[in-house]
Amino acid sequence: MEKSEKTVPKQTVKRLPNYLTYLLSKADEGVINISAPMVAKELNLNEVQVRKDLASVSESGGKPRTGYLLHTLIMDIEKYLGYDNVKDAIIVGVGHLGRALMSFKGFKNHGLNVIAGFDTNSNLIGTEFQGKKIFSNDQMIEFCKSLNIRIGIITVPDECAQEVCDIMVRAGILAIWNFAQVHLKVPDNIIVQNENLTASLAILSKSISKEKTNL
Amino acid sequence: MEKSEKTVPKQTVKRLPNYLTYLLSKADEGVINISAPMVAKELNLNEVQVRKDLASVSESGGKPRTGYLLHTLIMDIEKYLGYDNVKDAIIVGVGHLGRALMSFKGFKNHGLNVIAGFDTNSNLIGTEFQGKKIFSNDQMIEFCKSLNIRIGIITVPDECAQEVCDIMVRAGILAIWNFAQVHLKVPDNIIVQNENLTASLAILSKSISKEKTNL
DNA sequence: TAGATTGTTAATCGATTAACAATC
DNA sequence: TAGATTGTTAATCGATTAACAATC
Repeated sequence: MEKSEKTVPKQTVKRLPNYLTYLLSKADEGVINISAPMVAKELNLNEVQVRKDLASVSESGGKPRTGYLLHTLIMDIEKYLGYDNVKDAIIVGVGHLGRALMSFKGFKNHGLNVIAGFDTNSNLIGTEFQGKKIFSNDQMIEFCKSLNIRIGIITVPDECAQEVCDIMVRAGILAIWNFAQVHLKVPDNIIVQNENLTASLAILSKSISKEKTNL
Repeated sequence: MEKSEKTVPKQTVKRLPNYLTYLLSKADEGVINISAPMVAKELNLNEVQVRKDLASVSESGGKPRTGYLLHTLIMDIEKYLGYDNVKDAIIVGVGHLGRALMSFKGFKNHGLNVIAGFDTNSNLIGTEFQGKKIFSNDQMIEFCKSLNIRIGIITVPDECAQEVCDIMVRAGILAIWNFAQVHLKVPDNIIVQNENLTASLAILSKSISKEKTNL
């Protein structure tokens, strides 16, 4: 086990993209230096938390009084998150959600390049969307193996998710971003990141009923 | 302050929809009783965690040896999350993502009823999608006030998100589900739930580079 | 210098996991 | 009865926040 990198808490990793988005917008404005308290104030976060988060990924660190060099900090975060080295991905399920993700330009800045879509609908197979070809699910294994694709995004209906997942595993996919509301069963070496819309909805729903209670 | 309800941890609230989805699938299979260890095993969670989570929302509790009555447990979770009382919502931004959410049938089971879409694109205004009318953003305030809408979903491009948010606040919206990668500024009484696609992506990206490191 | 900001150590808080008695 | 499961109390773990010395 290497001690090459201090362990950064998962919660910190989750906040880093927020910082990045904010810092990029500041860079657009021509800002040169940025301090943790400034970021904290703008994003409504605790000052110490931001200070620690930034310190954990910044290689050169900040300077008392002036803070961080914005440009360097941005590069450090991008490097830490692996956004500097864009990875190819496929999307399986070219419905509304799949298309939404295929059209999302922002992914490139986050190290993700969606290169193709897959679907079972024969009306879609062979067509293009957003300049990306749409293939049949049957072609997935060959496609992924030949291009060495490691990331798969699942945007199919819940009923088909496990089946698609199994094909992805056979195709050599190592990381799956799952938008279906299904607990996928995968071998130990496969990473599944569940995108949990219903969890957010639960929090929202709960906080509204709480509001009502406090009348 | 009422002591009517024990406080349930936020993390528990987030897991409840997962339990619910799983339990509903079990109900379909005709299962009558379900135990915490069974759920834990199936969803790859810690047994004690599930036991505590279920205990925190179940009104009648479970029985040693047999576990919970599936049907009752489902109703307890739905009641706790407020899913028994469906709330109307609007979606602003009828692009791919907005349409994906407008077509998502699952929301009704989670207490959410999307009744209309709003957009600035004059080609869309006046049309229908999934049986839901699409209005101009200018009509939002009148619409929401007259129908007493309390929930707004933002699926517009990042640049427009704050502007849309401001309109929603003026329209009397109390809870905002925000899919834009922007930190929205809102009055204290407004609840914002950010749907953070880039946070998930960061975790995914990080875990892949970690894999690579361990070669 | 004075003061804002950094980095780091210590204290607090919340959530997870372990341990165990009670029970059907 | 024996044993699986419950509910609950205690121990552990991880993340947030507070405190503070170092520094530009």
